[in-house]
Amino acid sequence: MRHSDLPIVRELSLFANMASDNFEAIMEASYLQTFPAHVELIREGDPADFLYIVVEGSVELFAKSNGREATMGNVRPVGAFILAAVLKDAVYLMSARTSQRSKLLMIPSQNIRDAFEKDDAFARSIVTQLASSYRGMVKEYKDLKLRTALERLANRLLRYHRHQGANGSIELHHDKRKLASLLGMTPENLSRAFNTLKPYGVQVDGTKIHLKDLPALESLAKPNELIDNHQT
Amino acid sequence: MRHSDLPIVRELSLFANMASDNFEAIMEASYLQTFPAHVELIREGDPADFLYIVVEGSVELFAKSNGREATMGNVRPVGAFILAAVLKDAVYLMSARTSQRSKLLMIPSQNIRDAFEKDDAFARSIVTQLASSYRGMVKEYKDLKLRTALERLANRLLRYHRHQGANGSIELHHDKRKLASLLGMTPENLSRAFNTLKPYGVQVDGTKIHLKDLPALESLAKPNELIDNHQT
DNA sequence: ATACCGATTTGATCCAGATCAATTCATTAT
DNA sequence: ATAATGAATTGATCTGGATCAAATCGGTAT
Repeated sequence: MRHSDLPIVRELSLFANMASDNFEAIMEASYLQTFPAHVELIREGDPADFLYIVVEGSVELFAKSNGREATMGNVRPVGAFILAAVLKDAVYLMSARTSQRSKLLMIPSQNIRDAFEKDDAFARSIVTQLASSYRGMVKEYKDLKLRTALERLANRLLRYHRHQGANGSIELHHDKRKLASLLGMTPENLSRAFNTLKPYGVQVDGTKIHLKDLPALESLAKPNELIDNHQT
Repeated sequence: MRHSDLPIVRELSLFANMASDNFEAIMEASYLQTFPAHVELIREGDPADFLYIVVEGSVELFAKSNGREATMGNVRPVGAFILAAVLKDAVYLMSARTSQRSKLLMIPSQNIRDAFEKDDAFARSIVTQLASSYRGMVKEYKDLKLRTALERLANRLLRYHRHQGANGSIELHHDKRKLASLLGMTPENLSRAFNTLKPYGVQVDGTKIHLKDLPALESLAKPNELIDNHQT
């Protein structure tokens, strides 16, 4: 892969503590590719051949069962996805597709597993990453199980707001159809939920959202540190 | 702790590859305690002081938000819980209570983190354990997001059936109230769902359940390897 | 055996959110 | 600019599952 892209990957906490020669070896074996929007990258059930790192763009994780489909999450730079499947040498539990033109680093999973055996620092970094992913998934599960659709939307908006500088406006990184699926509701219902939030100072303008009355929105959302704080 | 209980803990995949002296040191610092039923062991939001191992009995994991409460899972011998919180030195995301009289091994989390730093084999075992836990949580999330309550019940029954020898009868290890919460439904609805499953050969007798027509139940449940198989 | 207490079931009703249908809006291609 | 296509919204209706209320069951303590 191109040398110019190494630093941004190297700074990923996953690789930060890896021995240099192991890191070089892994990068040597990897592919840096740019994909157009809406390309299916992996399909659930397939064996985990690569670990993916999103260097630029945005990737949607989703899953199907019976006829239904649900968005499971969203990966933005610089983030890895399907690490657990790679480590367990198992099949993917989720599918992935680009939601915009994206630059991805594909690392053959065998190389990851080799480095995991060889490099103690890497093995430990993986633990941290996995523990965070696990706790993130627990939070999503609690969100879905303990809240109504309206509460989920309100809290999601507050979360985006925090992550985007808390300056009163939010930019949605995906279309509303996908936001609805992410929140576990239909697009129609999301639209109505936005209307319900109007009296709480939520102004929607396409993919840009303004929060004019945070206290009101928060009193409705009742955010919970143990669900909404995805740092800890 | 008592020496006689060591082997069963030692055989846990988490500790199987740990260096002997590290294992001894950890066990030295740990407490083996028996708790009565319905005792709250940990509370979400509290700092993770101990890693818990269920040696005998059964522990329920649950979470609250606003006024609502949901069962998150169930830990039976020999299994560990809240490993991720311990490793990250963070607060618990879930509470835990005994659902019956239970013998638990409590390992101070600092000892776990020390061993993690010191013992490479242990660090790697933790990765495997965490990856499995993560994938288990993904499966629960898919189950909840992609299925109706009736489908969740049907598939849960089939899963228990498989785990209990697939001989046509199931023993529920918890009361129906808890099963309902685990499945994300109310007790009333669970009762009605069992009625709906009668034509599919599901006979309920208290905490014992008989499956008389597996093909019928399966055709309703449409089990999915990527949701219901919690081995892989 | 009897009284008691919680778990479970059953019945009636309600409501959040889904579905179906139609319209409007926004973006892209011509 | 105009047509075409898909996203988003709005309206009408339906339904899975929740809630509220009451009855029944089962195990425990007296």
